[in-house]
Amino acid sequence: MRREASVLHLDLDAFFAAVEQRDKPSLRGRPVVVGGVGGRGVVATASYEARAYGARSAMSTAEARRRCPSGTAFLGGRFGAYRATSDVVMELLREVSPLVEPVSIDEAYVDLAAAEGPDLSVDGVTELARGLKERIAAATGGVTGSVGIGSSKLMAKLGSELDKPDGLVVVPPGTELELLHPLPVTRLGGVGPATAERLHAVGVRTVGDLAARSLPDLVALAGRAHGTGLYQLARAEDDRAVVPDREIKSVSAEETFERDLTDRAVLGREIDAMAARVGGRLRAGAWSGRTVTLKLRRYDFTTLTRSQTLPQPTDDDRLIAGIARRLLDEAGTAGGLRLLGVGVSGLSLYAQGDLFSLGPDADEPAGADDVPAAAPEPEPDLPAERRWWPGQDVRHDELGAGWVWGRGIGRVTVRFEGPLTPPGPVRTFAADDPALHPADPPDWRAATMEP
DNA sequence: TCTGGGGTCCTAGGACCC
DNA sequence: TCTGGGGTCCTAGGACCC
Repeated sequence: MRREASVLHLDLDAFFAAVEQRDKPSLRGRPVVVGGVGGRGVVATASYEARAYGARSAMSTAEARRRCPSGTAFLGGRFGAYRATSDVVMELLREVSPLVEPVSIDEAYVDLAAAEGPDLSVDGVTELARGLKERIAAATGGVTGSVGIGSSKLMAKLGSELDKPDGLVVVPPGTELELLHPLPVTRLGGVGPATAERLHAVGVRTVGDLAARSLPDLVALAGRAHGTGLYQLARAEDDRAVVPDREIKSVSAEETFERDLTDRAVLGREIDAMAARVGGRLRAGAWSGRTVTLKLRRYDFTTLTRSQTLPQPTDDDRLIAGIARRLLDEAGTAGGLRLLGVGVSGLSLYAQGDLFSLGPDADEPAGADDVPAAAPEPEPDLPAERRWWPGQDVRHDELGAGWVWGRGIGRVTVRFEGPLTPPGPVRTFAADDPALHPADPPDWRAATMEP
């Protein structure tokens, strides 16, 4: 814990849904749910309008559909659009201080003490946060964020949760325990369902209750590392640093199937596709890894992993896939599999094949080793209506830019509007209409910013 | 038609080594 | 012919986070 309120936490409000409402004017002020739209999908983000009906993150989409009124938009995610907006926000944070730690696409810590000549008084950081929030909303086309500032990551994060959405809470140094002790223990990071259950069983419900327990008690209850962590957090003792550029430790891809799968040939092709995604991301970051892990979830939701460690790191799609296929053969597919995943860990920089390369300028003749390990994924041969998914950006040769509102058998319904237009008209097309194409996300920035 | 996808960290047991 | 002990690597599983 520091003596000044110099850690800032930013949490963008209902982020995915907010980006959708920005880009789709007809959805502003209405319930929007973003997440998996298939039979086994779950909610990633619900807009505040949808939360009023009980939709929540991590709820099955089927449950959210039962709770929300007709007219609620259920959209698959447009991660490119979210990433572009997130990048703009993270850049604004770096203008405040060079020490920015992104926690996820919609969350970050900022170490204000690393800024040049910061006024770290309560009034000073309040002013700073006000300006930051204004710049974020202006640069993102109206996406808002909640900010907390305090003497540690713990207090900053609790602060950002206190006044959502569009909140701003500074926890004055010296008042930490007043805020902390009445809160339920579940508000502490690291206290999930399992730990909460064990704490409740011994009568610990609030952080104050937790602070009354001895260190050996908590270690017995939650293990060495976790118990020690809880003991300290309950006292507002938190000296975790704000760390930019965390090293990545593993890369993985997984997929839950619409129906449980048993067929080895089909599962083998799924493994190949996931291994290609993992290998591609490894090569994009110039990483390679020694441990290949296969994850599988059976029909009854039991989940297990099988792994093998290689003598040398690899980024080769076919090698990764070959190991994963063998691990699957050993694990078996009895009863059907609901999910498969392929991952690589034990990462190091530079693939084996790069050891003798002198870098991008090296004058090296193309050899067999330079041939990509696997062909790019072929265009999936989907029925026409399956090419479209709700929320997707599209363009029509005559009618211009729009997005997919819904799809039916052989039909797709598109609303023609964009972030800078009024709510637009709806048209329905044949799913294989040649005038209709998938498109990039629209630009939300004002036209005056264009050259 | 309950229960995604991408991660991190911790624990524990067995192998192996000195 | 009681039993060592510590460190590291590998594997598997679990809890948790967004």
